[in-house]
Amino acid sequence: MYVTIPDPGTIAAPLAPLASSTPKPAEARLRPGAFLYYEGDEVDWLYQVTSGVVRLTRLLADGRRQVIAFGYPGDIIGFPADGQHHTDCETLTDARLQPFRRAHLETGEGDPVLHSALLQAALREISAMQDHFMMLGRKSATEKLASFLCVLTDRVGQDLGNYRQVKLPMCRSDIADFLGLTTETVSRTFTQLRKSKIIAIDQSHTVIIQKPTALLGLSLGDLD
Amino acid sequence: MYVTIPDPGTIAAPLAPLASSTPKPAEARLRPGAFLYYEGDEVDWLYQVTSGVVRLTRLLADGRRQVIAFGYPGDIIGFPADGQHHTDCETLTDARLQPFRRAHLETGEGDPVLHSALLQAALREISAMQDHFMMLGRKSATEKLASFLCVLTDRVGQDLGNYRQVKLPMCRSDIADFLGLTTETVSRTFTQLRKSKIIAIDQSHTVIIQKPTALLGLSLGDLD
DNA sequence: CAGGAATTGTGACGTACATCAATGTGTCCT
DNA sequence: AGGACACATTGATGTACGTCACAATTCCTG
Repeated sequence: MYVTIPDPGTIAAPLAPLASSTPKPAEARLRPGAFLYYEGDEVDWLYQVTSGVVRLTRLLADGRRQVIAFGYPGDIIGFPADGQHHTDCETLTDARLQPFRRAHLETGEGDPVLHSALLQAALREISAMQDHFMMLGRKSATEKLASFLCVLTDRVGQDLGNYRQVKLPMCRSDIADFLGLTTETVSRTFTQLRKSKIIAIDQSHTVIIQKPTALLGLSLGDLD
Repeated sequence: MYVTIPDPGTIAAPLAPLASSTPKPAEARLRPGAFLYYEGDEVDWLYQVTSGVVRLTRLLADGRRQVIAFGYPGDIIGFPADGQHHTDCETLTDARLQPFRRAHLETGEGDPVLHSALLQAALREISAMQDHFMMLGRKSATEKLASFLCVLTDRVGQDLGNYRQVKLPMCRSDIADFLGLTTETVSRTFTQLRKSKIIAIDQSHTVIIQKPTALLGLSLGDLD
């Protein structure tokens, strides 16, 4: 999950498990805070998140951290480069993950449908990351957070009569490290959105979108 | 070409043309300033840059621009997502490009070696983009520019006795839009590096690295 | 339900980078 | 060669966001 301008074609894509004629290995079930893999690990499996949320991070020597992506149901995670993982992957909630052998991506291994689905997921990932570049490089704190909330709501939000609601399983510093901000700035930007009645917040981790149009406007750069 | 911490395995990879048993379409030759494709165009071909440099950009509605990557010899550009290009591609110099049919990536089309080479290029692209996230989100102007110069020098620099030298075919605003800065900041950071004798600049577009170790240190965050 | 730790929010203040405005420098063109 | 045009540099000033310090919630555990 990257923060991109909402695009019905990809963002709201149905979360059907990848088509495959191959018998699947058993789904993995993980508790919150479990690590699925670490940066530098050999890649043996890719995973499709089937439920829950995971977090992909990369660290700098001095401790600075970048959250690369959040993995939501439907997302494929664990693409190898030179055979290795290049991020850490930790679960934020209870999660279930469907593993796929790396060979299905790299050699096809007798299942062209699965091979093609994994390849397409990799290509969509490249495009989504390009959107995220624009965000990290060129957007203000308000635009970043508004974009984040819009995309998340489109993907996993629930309708609430006039309003929409979205649960945030990640903490403020995860959001900050994803958007290239500090927790303080994320917090302040949340209260700013709250004070202008665009959102309401329930117990820090539930956001009610009271003015979806205004929020979308902010995400696109309509003067704050 | 993304700005990453130099990694001998990938950065300095040999620029041999992709192995293929398939007869190749003729190489394309382009003059500086030519557009290879635009965002939204249907993808029919991928390209390997064989000489010259190209620039991939994405635009925001209000004109803000992000340079996604520079394409140097050896790089594969034009990966599709949902069949479309998601950046503009313009040449910065005279350039030659080897086209490969999109089907070679997506279906294999009878050339598994080429298919696999294109797939591996896509996977390395994902990893390189993750590095670039760290840079856009978490590095200072000095760290960004130092990283940029280090990576460029490692890939396409030439030895000059004790020093190393690198030619920059892109203008300051291209560098700025790649690093998420303004041209003024890029310019100021260049002169700061120049005044501390870490680099020297010849006619704006040639950089001589006088203290490679110091530059590498700055790129990694050793206090400026 | 109480107490304490972790997370989140707020305030005061500093600064890195943006912005706005000239000025310099190289390049092209007749 | 000379003028002009784009690009790069420099300077003065502004501001969005970071930093540091602490207060308020939330959440966790017994």
